[in-house]
Amino acid sequence: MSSQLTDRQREAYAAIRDHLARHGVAPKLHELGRALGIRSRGVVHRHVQALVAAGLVEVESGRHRGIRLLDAEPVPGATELPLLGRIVAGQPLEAIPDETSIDLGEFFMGPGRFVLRVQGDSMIEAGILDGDMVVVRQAERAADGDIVVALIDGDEATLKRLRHNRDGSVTLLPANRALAPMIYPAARVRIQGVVVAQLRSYR
Amino acid sequence: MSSQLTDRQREAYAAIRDHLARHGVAPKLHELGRALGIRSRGVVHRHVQALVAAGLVEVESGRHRGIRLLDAEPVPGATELPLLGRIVAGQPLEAIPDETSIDLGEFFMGPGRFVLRVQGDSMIEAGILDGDMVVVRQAERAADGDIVVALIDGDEATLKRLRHNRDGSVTLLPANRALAPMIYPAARVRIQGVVVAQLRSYR
DNA sequence: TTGAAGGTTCTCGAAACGTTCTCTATGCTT
DNA sequence: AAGCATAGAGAACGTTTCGAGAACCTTCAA
Repeated sequence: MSSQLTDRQREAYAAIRDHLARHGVAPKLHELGRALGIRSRGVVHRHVQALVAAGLVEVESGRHRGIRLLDAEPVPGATELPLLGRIVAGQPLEAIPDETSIDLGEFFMGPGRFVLRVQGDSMIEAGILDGDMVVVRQAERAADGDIVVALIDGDEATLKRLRHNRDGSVTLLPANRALAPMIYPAARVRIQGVVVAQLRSYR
Repeated sequence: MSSQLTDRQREAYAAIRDHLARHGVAPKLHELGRALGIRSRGVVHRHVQALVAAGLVEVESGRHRGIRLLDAEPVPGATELPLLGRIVAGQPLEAIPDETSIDLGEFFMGPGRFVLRVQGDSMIEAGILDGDMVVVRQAERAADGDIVVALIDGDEATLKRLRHNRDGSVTLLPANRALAPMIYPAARVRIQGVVVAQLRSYR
């Protein structure tokens, strides 16, 4: 029953959720059109009707701001979520002009990547907390400032920020004032991968 | 009926799966061409037709993004990354058996969810930094301790930790020692959603 | 109640897309 | 060399998708 949406229809759906989250009420067709760069209410109406047909949305016909969201289960394989904008303390939501959705696949997926659950507080000041997950791209080399998974003497793996020193040694910097940086000759440190993303669930 | 695929056709098939995994929708011929380094849509079309003949793929003729996979599993594992439960001392990471995997879809997707980009440091002590993204589930109520998107007086959206007070008012707590908690009568605060996840990209 | 604003239903046209075709190039086999 | 298979470029054509705008009807608020 869920027919496939076109690109524009998906953008319209995201814009509706955008408006609802931002203002607490459904948008008028004209407002929706402005968010999408459409001048004609008729065109917007057509897109909304497509969402109704897809079962994503309900419309109280004729009513002003009559669009209501229906709980739709996510399509398996879909990795896009609507991106609403910036949220700033004490200020209204700021729209991001370009993007209307974020693609989680683009964000996280890639060859040679894996996920690691972080134990401990050694990177807490970098916003990586105990229990968080990090996405690691396998690599043997990394640039200064990268957060890496490093193997020390072949038997101790840690998550630290990397810095190369002039004398060939490397420094592994924890992001925690309670812990001291560690300096090793390059031969003792083997880089396993570079952290490319971090994620946390509050459930 | 399964004729042998050429290298290029195999690449096209892989690119279709890749696009599906990354974006959740099939590619347009032009997008597929760009992924393969082909400028001509006609050539891409010919490759797709070869996949149809091989029984790997189905095309809804004429429709935009009309390519569909004819696989048992719809994009199996496309949103999954291997999860290495912990950093194991004494073993190189690639030697660790792939026990589990994390599915980004299950992790993040769900009805009524959207993403906000966070600006500012008001939640920094909760591990939510400037530039991070948060996944928000739309809701009108939230429990004490939840991080919520709250609309104050109908036009200021902020990200704060929520606490209900005995007198019916609510406190919005920043996670930053430099900022003071804010107390509002319940009528002035409207909860837009609850933060269910957080994510960050290191590029 | 009444005017303005919002929703609905059209037609028209343009742009984007899929499809089909020809022409060309390259490499392999015979 | 000739024949064949594979592949890319690009043009031409029909369809889908999308936008503009007009006309009409309904809802809402002063």
